[in-house]
Amino acid sequence: MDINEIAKLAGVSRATVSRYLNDGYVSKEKRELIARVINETGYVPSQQARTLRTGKTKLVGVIIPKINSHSVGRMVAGITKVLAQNGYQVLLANTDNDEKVEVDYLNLFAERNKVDGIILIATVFTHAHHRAIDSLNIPVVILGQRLDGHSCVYQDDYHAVYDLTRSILKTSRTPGYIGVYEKDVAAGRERHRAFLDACASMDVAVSPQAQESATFSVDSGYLCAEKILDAVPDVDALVCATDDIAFGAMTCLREYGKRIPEDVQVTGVGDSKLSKIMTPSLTTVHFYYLTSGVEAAKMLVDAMTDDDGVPRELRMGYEIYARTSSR
Amino acid sequence: MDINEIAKLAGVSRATVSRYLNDGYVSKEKRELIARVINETGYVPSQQARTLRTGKTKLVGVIIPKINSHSVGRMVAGITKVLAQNGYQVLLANTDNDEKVEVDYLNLFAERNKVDGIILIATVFTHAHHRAIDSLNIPVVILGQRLDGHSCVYQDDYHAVYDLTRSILKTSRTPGYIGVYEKDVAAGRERHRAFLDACASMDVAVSPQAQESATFSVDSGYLCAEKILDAVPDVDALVCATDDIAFGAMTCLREYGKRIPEDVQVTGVGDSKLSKIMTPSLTTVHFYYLTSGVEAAKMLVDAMTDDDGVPRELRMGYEIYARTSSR
DNA sequence: ATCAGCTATGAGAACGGTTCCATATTCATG
DNA sequence: CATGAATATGGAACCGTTCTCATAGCTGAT
Repeated sequence: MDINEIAKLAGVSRATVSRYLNDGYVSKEKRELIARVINETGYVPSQQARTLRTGKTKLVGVIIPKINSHSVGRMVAGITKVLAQNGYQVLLANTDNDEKVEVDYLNLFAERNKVDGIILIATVFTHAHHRAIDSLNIPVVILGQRLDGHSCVYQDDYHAVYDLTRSILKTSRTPGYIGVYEKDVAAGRERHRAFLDACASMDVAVSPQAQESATFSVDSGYLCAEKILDAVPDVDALVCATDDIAFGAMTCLREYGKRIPEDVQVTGVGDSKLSKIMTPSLTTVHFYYLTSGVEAAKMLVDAMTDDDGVPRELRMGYEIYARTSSR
Repeated sequence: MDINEIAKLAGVSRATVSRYLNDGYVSKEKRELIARVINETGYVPSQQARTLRTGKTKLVGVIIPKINSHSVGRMVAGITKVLAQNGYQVLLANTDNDEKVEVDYLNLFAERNKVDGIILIATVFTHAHHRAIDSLNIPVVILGQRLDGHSCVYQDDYHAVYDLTRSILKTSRTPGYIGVYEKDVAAGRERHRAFLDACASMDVAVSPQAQESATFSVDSGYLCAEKILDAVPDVDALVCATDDIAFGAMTCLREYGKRIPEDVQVTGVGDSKLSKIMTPSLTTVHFYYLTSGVEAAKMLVDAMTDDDGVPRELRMGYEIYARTSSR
């Protein structure tokens, strides 16, 4: 059941059927004729033949660091929704936080035009990343990080943590900070910078011993909290770069006999499902992950349909959820 | 840079280059000649042209109910790993728990052979599902549910909950159960049946009022626990079909002044990240989700390479993690 | 009446591979 | 020495579209 068959049944040439399916320039009579035949036969054009001819695959590559993550899950949900609406399918590439694999996929997708566009949910940028992204000949949207010269959608990490820290400082004067490595600009550097700026803005000095760097895990949050408690026993607040780190810190504080929030306030970032359920529930930042996925996908669809080559930047809003781990 | 170019540079016909890329039947000299040219030029055959001719897309459709889920995330991680190793890419279809969308994708994937195979992470089977699956002309592997006549990989929900319940009954005599709808055979019917069988095996009677049906959410776990507490105030254990339900139940129990596990033991299923962190930590069942994804993918790859049409069934093992929400 | 410009259509060449078929060469075998 | 397999190779058809180009009919202006 191919286009020739349809053409024969409708008594027209296959060029006309093709035009019917695409542009137009088909007289009303023929149009109706073809429509009826297609309807009767249930004909669906072969995407593969189309792809070979046009070079368009109707596929979008989505590169993610870790599928099993609250934020990534939400983003991908938003992405798939929008792309499906626009007739695109999602080719998923899970890199398991391996930077090398990330670059590999970037190249794999670009090579031979396997996909029409790429959404990269980013954490860090190495030289290899820059090279790979720059040499791409298809549109790409970076999600979760800002990257000069490229379209991107990202969270307002700085202002979120800035606001959060300032609200904490209303009742705390000896805050500590547990962050993640600064290679991750959004979650690492920006959040840390925001914390320090907020402290400075309220004339609160923070000793280096009250600042630790964790990985993204609960356990490392525990260990970092322990270090800070040992070095700065009178710490009365812990601003954490992620919810998971905050959970680890809370467990540690409890074991040190500290009451939350009476003795030590704790905050996270991300509004994970867990944060609402914990006791005490965690004061945290809610980011619009799903919406950011939606916006990134829209941005990519626009770029794929008519690429003016102009990069756009979209910074998402946020909300601070004050719960019972702060006062 | 196409196959003609390579053929010209190597001084052979493009048929020979094609053979070099696929079967063989190329003399050693030509083989080396072609190899060198390909190496120098960095030529990569067009998958699209290949697809048009052979009908093989090297794509696998993975249909998932909800990307933002611990178990699904782990399964997909396992799937992508194996498929990538075998040269396949994953086309992700997120259905957001919409049965209709699930069937739509099943048909979409099958129609026009967009993919070489399908992995369906299943929750329920409607008539439409059966019809769609049966009319598939490509291999399919069901993950998470058993389906007669089709290859599938699934968790041993029955024995897991059976064992778990019996261990609870060592110290409880008035257990309650909070499940999910029985349309979901694995998580709904099997787990419930296991609970009842385990109770019967230890001569424990369970009143209907001590059994409630929740959705998969924390909140509904709370509500169901409340109902049971009202109807059966002396309930001394709550076996829950999922971890999330158990979290909701725990919150409710606390608000009713019940101590966990002294007054009421609580168990979940799934070993979510949360379950380890909660206080008290949750006694639950650990399923090998990642491995089940790996196995499903292997099964599918086998079926795609040489389909003998014989369906296989793989039931995964499990482990019970006894934590502090039980005694 | 002629010609430019528009609409509508079909023929046929791509797109970039795979694969069937024919043919040529080599080599062992009766 | 003739025959038949096995090994290597090239020619050409084919997969199912899109798209350029040529052409034909029609309208309205000069």
